[in-house]
Amino acid sequence: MSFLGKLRFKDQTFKLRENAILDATTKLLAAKGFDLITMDDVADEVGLSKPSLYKHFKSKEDLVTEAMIRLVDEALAYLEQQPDTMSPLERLRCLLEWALRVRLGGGMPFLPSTSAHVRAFLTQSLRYVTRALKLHRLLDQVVSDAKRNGELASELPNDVILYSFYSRTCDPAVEYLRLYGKYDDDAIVAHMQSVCFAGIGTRPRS
Amino acid sequence: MSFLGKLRFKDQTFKLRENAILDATTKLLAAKGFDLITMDDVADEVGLSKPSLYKHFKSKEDLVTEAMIRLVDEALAYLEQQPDTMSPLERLRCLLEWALRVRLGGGMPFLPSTSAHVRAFLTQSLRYVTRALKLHRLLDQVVSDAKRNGELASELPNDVILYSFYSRTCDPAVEYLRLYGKYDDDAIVAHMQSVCFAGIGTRPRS
DNA sequence: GTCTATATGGGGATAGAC
DNA sequence: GTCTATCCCCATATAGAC
Repeated sequence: MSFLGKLRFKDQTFKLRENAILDATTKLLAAKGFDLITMDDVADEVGLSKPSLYKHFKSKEDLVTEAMIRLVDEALAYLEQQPDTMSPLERLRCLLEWALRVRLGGGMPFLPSTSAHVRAFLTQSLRYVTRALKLHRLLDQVVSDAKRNGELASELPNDVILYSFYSRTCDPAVEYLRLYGKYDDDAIVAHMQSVCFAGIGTRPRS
Repeated sequence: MSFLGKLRFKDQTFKLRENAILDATTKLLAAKGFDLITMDDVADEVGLSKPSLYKHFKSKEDLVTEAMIRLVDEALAYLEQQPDTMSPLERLRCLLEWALRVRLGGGMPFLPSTSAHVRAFLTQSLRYVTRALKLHRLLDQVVSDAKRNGELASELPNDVILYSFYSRTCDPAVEYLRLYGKYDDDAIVAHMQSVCFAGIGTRPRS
C-alpha cells in the first residue's frame, strides 16, 4: 500500500477504489476483450454503479487506457527490480515468464494486438505511448547487450527480435496449450520460453 | 472459375456475387477486425445494399464464418497442391510463407485469435470446425514426419509445435515490422520464418 | 433479389435526486 | 460521489414495394 503515500483518508479510499476498478477492468479485458466488455460488466464486477464509474474515468476508452498504463508500469517496475548480476538473456527469459504468468493468472498481455480499435486509441494517449516507448528503449538495450554476449542471434535486427519477443508475451498459443493441451502453468511457461528462444526447428545437441 | 461447375446462369451470377461479398468481408476483416466492421461497410464495398446481403447470409456471424471457412479451404488446397517430393519441413515453411503473403496482401490470418467472440461462434459452426480439424490432422502428420526426419525439435510435443506454428501465421509482429520496421514483404517473410524455426536465441554456426 | 425505409435492442453516457 | 432512471446513437436485422 506504499503507493498511497501521505494522501488524506478520503483521497486514499478514492485511490483504492480506482485501483479496484482497474483490477476488474484488467480481469475482464483478459477474459473477454475490449469489445465484449460493457461498462455494466465492470460496474458489477467492482460492486459499483455505472455512473460512479464515470466519476473516475470519463469513458470506456479512458478506463482501458489507464489499465494498460498500469500494466506497462508494472512491467517497468519488474525490469528495474532485476538484480544487476543477471545476464541480458536471463532478463528477457524472466520478463517473458513474468508476462506469461500474469496472463495465466487471469491478467492481460501487455501488447494490444487484440484489436485495431484498442491499438488506435492507445497510440493517441501520450501517457501510454511515453511509457511504452520507455519500455521499448530499455529492452532494446538489453537485446543489444545480449547479442554482444552471444546470447541472442546477432544476425537478426534488434526490432525483429523485440517484436517477436512482445508477440510471445501475448501469444494465443498459450490459451490453446491450456485449453486443448492440458498443460499446467509451469509446462506452458517452459514451452513458450523454449519456442521463443530456440524455435520449433531442430536444436543443436548439448 | 472452375468452381462454378455446371450451374445455371442465374446460379452462376449468384455464386459470383456471393464470392464478391466474401472477398470484401475478408479484406475488411483483415483491415478492421470483426467488431469494427458494419454490414454497411461490407455492402458499400461490394456495391450492394444491406438487405441484399441478408439474402445471401443470414447474419453477420454467418457471413464471417463463411469467409473463414473459405480461407481454411484455401489452406487445405494449398497443402494438397504441394509436390510429394517436398520434405515435411519445406511444407511447413511454404505454408507459413503462403499465409504470411496472404496477410501482407490484405488478406486474413487463418487463426481467429483476434477476438474471443469470433472464436466462440466459429467453434459453434460444425462446418468450420470440421475443416479446421482436418487441417490440424494433416499438419500434425507433417510435424510427426518432420520430427522423425530430424527437421523439427523432437523434444517438443506436437501440439506445442503446431500451436506455435499457427500463431506465427497470425503474429502481430508482422504488422509491427511493416509499420515501424519498414521492411518489404520478402524481408518480413524471411525474418518470420527464421524466428519461427530457429527462435531469437543464438544459432549454431553453419 | 434488389432497393428505401424502418423496427429493435444494446450499450455508452448523463440528469438529477440524495 | 453514489445511486435510479433515462437518453440516444448506432448497428443488426427486417418489412414491404418494385
